[in-house]
Amino acid sequence: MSLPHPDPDQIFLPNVLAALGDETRLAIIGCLARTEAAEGLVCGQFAPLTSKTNLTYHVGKLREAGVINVRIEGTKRRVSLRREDLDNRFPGVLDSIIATAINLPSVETVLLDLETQNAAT
Amino acid sequence: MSLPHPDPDQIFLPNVLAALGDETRLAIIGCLARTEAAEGLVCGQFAPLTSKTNLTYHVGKLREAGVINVRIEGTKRRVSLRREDLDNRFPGVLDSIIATAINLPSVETVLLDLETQNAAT
DNA sequence: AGCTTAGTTCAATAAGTCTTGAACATCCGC
DNA sequence: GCGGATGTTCAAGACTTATTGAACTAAGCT
Repeated sequence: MSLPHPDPDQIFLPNVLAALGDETRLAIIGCLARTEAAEGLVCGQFAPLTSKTNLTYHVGKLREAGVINVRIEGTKRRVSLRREDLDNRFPGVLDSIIATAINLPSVETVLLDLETQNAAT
Repeated sequence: MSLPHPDPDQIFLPNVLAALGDETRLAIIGCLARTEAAEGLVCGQFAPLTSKTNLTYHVGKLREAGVINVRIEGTKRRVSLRREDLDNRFPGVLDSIIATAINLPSVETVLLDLETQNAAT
């Protein structure tokens, strides 16, 4: 039981760029980039961005393009950036995009939500 | 008589990435990146990539996203990369993408065609 | 076992993308 | 001014994308 991910050599630039050429998905990777002290995030944490159904869709797109890794953890899905794979294949691309993505307003919203949850714990 | 281009501060990352998330358009910017000794190329030179009509479409997309500049020269349209504008706004993004784009097979085809034309001159 | 939490699947819909051919406009050289 | 070269516009078609709600599965708690 694990989700299909492209091998590193099956990650193609047009697909990666198309996957990142969307506000919602750019926000997702912005969030991931700003929290990668811990091992990624769980889909639910992106809730402020859009509906649950739609998140499944966008996370699927990113996974199929090879931008993120999704690991099943019980009922949850732990999402992390495929930094190494991407940087090997397209050096600098992800990093330079992240530099902008981490400053998106929607990313702030998600991160504020995370802090609120942490405070409540 | 000149075509509409977005101001530098109206160039947005999702639009740029969406514009570059396509084989044909990635090939176009690959060609531009490999010939920017002279001042850009003319639409007709991209002919090996696809039909004339379709080129108008793709060049329009790149222009509207702020990736290229299109200057009218008589009946021709001279196309060039907006390197400076893009690099100011999203440092490293264009360069890192170009590094891959210049090696696309379709770019080779276009460049071989250019040499043949030059030889015939 | 029953309830809750987390996410998926499905079908539908609205909107956008890519591609094409036919007809058109515009400039340039002769 | 005519003819060729360069590109545009338009309408149509096939396809893809983004979004949604309802119904579902699967794991974890108590």
